[in-house]
Amino acid sequence: MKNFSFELIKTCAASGARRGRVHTPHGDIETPCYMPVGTQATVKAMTPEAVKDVGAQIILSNTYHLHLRPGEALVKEAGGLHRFMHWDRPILTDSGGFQVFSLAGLRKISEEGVKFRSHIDGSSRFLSPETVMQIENDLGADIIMQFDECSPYPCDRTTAENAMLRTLRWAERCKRAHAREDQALFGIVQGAFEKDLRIESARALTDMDFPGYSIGGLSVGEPKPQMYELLEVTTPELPRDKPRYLMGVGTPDCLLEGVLRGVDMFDCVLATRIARNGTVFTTDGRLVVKNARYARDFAPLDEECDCYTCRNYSRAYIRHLFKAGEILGAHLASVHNLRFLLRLMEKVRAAIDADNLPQLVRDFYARYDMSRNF
RNA sequence: GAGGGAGUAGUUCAGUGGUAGAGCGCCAGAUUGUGGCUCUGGAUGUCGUGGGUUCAAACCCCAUCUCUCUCC
Repeated sequence: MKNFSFELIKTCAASGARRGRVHTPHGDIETPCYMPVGTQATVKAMTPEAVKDVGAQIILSNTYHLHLRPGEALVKEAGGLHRFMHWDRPILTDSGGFQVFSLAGLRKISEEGVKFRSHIDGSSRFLSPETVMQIENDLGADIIMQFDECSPYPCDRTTAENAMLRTLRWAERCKRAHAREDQALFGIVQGAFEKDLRIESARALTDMDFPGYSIGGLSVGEPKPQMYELLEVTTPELPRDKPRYLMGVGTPDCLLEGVLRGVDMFDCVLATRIARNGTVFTTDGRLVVKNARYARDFAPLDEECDCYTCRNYSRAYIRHLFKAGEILGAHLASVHNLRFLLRLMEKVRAAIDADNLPQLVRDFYARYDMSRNF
């Protein structure tokens, strides 16, 4: 592994939360961090400049989607994903394990890999640990995910155990097939909702010595307390000197709860997805800005926010843009939502530095309306 | 002035005697490793007005008002 390492800077004396720094070929990432998602080599409705402006240190993209369109060969020909999409900071690519689970039709999972139908044209496709590694190597992200098998919720124990064990075997195969020294390959913890399986998975992956560890298969419909309990038994099993990435989690409260339980990295489509549909995060909770009640509300989305949108536009104007179907509405709301989460993480890092993360969490819950949360 | 056409939801219109409909708009909900300018649901009405025929009228008859087209 070249140019990749994790530096554990300190742990919060009041909570045990971790403050760290990930070094990658395209720069450093202060953790805990939230990573905006750019599935198809673009953070939807955002230019890379705007993504930088809201404070993103790293973005996520997706093997499954880029493999189907435009194809990794084209991205490689363009000079790799960074050049192709004009983003010079770190990139993480997901492996496609989750997409095969959530998007593809008629999937058939075998030990060799997964046969599925493309959601774009219905064509028959096959992904294996080896093909996924080749694709991710061609895309050229700084951090890449192993190919894994994600279990559904709910999930019976046998199914959960088989998926977890298969994910371990696929982790070995990914490791063997991974050909680039300048890309950090993360293993993925599975085990569904069985604590002992999660622990077994974390220990086995740790023995394989990955540069970082992802926690997958959560936030797929289970109650939040259950997710938190599973995190509590998982993170203690992972090595302290490697980053932990909780995949797909990104409501404001879940980010805080994840950090409290030792998570360093998060990604989530929620912020940009709800933004495109007229909903934003605010200090006081969720706000559906397209609702009629904001037609004559000339205040910013969030009085506390320092983003470009809140500095220059009103709720009434943004509502108008949504009602009129204007693209700018999606952009302005996305700018705000991304800034909201990224700024929350800036506050989290500062709080850990000051050993008072629990106070930040209390202050958050004191204002944030959880009754209308996700 | 003469002749024709049209008046039904916010809007454009469908509905030829039997429980008033559609598209759009409007209102609301959903959204966690992104098939999402998407998806799901909801509310809409003196059927221009007044009379008549009929068991029953948006629909048939009479009158009237409004809009519109053509001609003088």
